[in-house]
Amino acid sequence: MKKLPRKTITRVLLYIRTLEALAKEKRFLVSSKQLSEITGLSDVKIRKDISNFKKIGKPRVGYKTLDLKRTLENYLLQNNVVHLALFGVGNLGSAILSYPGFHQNKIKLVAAFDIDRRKIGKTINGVKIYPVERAPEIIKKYHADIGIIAVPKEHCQEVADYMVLSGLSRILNFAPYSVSVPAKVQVRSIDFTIKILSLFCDAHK
Amino acid sequence: MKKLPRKTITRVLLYIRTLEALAKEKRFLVSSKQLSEITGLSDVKIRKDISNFKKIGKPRVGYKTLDLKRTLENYLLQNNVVHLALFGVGNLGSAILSYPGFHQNKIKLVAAFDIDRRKIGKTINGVKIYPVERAPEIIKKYHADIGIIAVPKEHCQEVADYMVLSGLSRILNFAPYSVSVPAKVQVRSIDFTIKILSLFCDAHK
DNA sequence: TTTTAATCGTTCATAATTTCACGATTGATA
DNA sequence: TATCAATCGTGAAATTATGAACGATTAAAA
Repeated sequence: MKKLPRKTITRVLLYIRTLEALAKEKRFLVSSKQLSEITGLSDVKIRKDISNFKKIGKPRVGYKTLDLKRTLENYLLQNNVVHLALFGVGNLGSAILSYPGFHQNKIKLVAAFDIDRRKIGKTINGVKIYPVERAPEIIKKYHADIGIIAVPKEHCQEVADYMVLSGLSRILNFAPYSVSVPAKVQVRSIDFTIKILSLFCDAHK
Repeated sequence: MKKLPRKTITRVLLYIRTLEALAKEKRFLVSSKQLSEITGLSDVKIRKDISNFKKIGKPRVGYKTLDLKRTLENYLLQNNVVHLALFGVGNLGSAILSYPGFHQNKIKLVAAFDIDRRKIGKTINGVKIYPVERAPEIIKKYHADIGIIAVPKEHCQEVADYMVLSGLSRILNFAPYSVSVPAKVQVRSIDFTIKILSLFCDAHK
């Protein structure tokens, strides 16, 4: 199967989440039309996304919730659990450590790092806080896949550099600042300010 | 001038932020090439985005940082300050209340709402926490533009409904769940889980 | 003054994404 | 059994976004 575009991957992950919720409500059959109403995406787009995998739907009936979920997950995640390492245990970092969405499955926070001596050694939600100097060692030990930047923007570039040095090749940056990294490293950003202003401007014009 | 696509708006907001940072470092001239290196976007795309506004660059020189910033801001933001209302003062909500990125300019948190009696009446970072029942009144009083959902996913739909009822027509949803709203209301989501898994899958394949 | 090199703005071509249109399949109904 | 309505899967068309190419302009250097 060919590599899927990132946008498709994002949508498929949304389908997985939606199917999970449907299964919990004991809705074991679902049509592209219904998924469309829940997610706000068009039904054709949903069918086309799903058709990347295999013919699994039945005309007149729809998809079996659990079969579809399993098929999508098998392709995208293959039972992997993503290991996260968090850099920065301030307000935002602490919220991420306590984020209930991670504690169900698929994502596991394996370690947190900070420079504040008062925080080091503590455990939040089962995750231990280490001094940032130990990042290379700890990241190898726990096989962290993705590093999260949750430090003040003044420090985000140096933290990013250190993450790369520690062996991380995927970074999610919460700081409102662009970081430069070697080409082999992937960075994505979650920037609250830009998200909010974009919603404002887009609706405004 | 024609309405800009959302993707363009998002990029332009990134330029504005970048130009701000450059000005702080006293770099008062910048070329599309340099902006490209900082942001990771291609220089052609940057020039094309900028050309939506007016001819403001000089060949061989680049753009005047402050002029360009002013031009982009004038078009997109027009000196508006975006007023936010936060729903849910848990871990994530508290982090948002303390988020330093907002306290500079352009975005102002005007009120927070919660159902927990122990939180109501408190002030975090200058923002008062009200009982959620008072949302319609407070939102009108402070002219909130955008509502933020930071409640557990089990409650996000009811909160969204109540936001719409209170007069909000733009919602930023941090809960990992799709919410349905009337067509005139715009919802965007920031979903940590999907962001992380998408980064994982995309790099993985 | 002329030449040179950097950089802008724009056109055109390419690629990616979304939407449309429709045939095929299925379960329910007459 | 034959018909009907719902829904899937998909090829083609339309739209949107990206990238390449290049002339035009400018400041600096020769």
